[in-house]
Amino acid sequence: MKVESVRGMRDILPEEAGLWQKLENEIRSVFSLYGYREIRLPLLELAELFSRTVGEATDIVHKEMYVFPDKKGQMLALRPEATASVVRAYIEHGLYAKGDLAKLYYIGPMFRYEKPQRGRQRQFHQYGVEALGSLDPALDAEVIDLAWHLMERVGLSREGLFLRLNSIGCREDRPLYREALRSYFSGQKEKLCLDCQRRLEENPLRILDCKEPQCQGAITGAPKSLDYLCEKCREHFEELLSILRDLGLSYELDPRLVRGIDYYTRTVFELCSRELGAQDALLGGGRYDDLVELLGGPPTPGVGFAGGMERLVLVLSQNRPVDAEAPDLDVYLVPIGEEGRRKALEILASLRRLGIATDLDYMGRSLRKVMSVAARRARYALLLGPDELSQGKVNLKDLRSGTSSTLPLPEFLARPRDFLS
RNA sequence: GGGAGCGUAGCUCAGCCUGGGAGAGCACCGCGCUGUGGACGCGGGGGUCGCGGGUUCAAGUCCCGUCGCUCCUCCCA
Repeated sequence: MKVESVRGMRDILPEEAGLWQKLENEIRSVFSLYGYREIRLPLLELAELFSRTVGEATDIVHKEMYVFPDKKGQMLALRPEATASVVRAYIEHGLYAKGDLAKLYYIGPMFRYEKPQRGRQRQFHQYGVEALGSLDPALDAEVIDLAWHLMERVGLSREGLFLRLNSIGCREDRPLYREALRSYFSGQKEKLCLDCQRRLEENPLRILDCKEPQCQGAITGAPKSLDYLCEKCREHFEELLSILRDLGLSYELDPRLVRGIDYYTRTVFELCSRELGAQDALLGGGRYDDLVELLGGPPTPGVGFAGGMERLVLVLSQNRPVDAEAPDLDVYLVPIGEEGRRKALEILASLRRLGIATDLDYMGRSLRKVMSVAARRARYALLLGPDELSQGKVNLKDLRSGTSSTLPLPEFLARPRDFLS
């Protein structure tokens, strides 16, 4: 057996995990700030859940989804995204019956079988929100405001970000627009790449975000979805834009933004970084007003977004180099001699019970070595030598300033915080 | 899915072109200093040279294959 991880799977080691924990905490706290509550979902679902919602013809389902039979032959999938699961849970547990807007968030691993590269693994991590139950454009605006706020909160500047925005209309508009695209692109079929010639039949919307140079000419003059919106959808979008302006959130209308998932309706958006290359989207989302009904629930509109943790970590560590690791311990015990060590084990257990992060050397290192480890790991060293111990005292050394003081052990153990800053 | 580059010590990498000693820096351990860290000096441990095959008297070095990572493209988070 080869001792190595599976392709596309990655270990996040303690040094990096610190940043992940910080980010996850920020994300959770901003989500709560907006009234979203966590939902924890299974990583495994029926494969059909995704093929029906995300779309059979999408890249995600068609070539990137991990699908396999379980022992009974049932087709299961490792989730490639979480919105479908959220909606499944929403219907399964009758959350709509509460008659209120359901504001939910999640954070966790997703799986897509892709060619791995930096910032894109086969197991990756997404955080996201979903608000189910309202068609109010103010809710679209809230979700977008949340996205901006979150990015700023984790340390990205407004100037380094931009919002791509579009509306692709409702299920009444879509066939009209689709036909418009189909007839437009049919006229110049020979100019399109092979993929796009196929897309022309399957889903002409997808031609719009094709990056092939040869397709660009044709795409530039393509009909825009905004010109095919019904009255209601147009009003919805106008209202959203107006609220965004009131909130001072800038946007760039991008008629080519269609996104890679079939369930979207009306509003679609991506919040992107100016500092990333081709993979510049930090998070993306939009409305999915037909999704609940599609899965057998009552007609219920929804809006949300999902962002990638890996990409966020990438941008953040790109900006500022990983700051020198601060000592994670309050106290490092430095016993001297056998007697000191016995005593150290007792003190260790006591301090930990008092909530003081404490550790000691288990490697049999020399005193100087233990001191150097102490300096790296902790703010204070507590030296336990026979001389002091015989008088019931210990020596506390501040490893930052280098000053030390001798103090009675019972007094220190009674209120250790009085001696630690 | 298509194209390119790179895999040598825990880490960063040199060595490969022009085949013959497996190396440097950092990290780690010990000693100078057996009761006190960050400096310095001296010494030490650690490598299936990604893996498999081929060429050769001889392969880290040349050839083929394979796996992995990285970059571009694609896709998207």
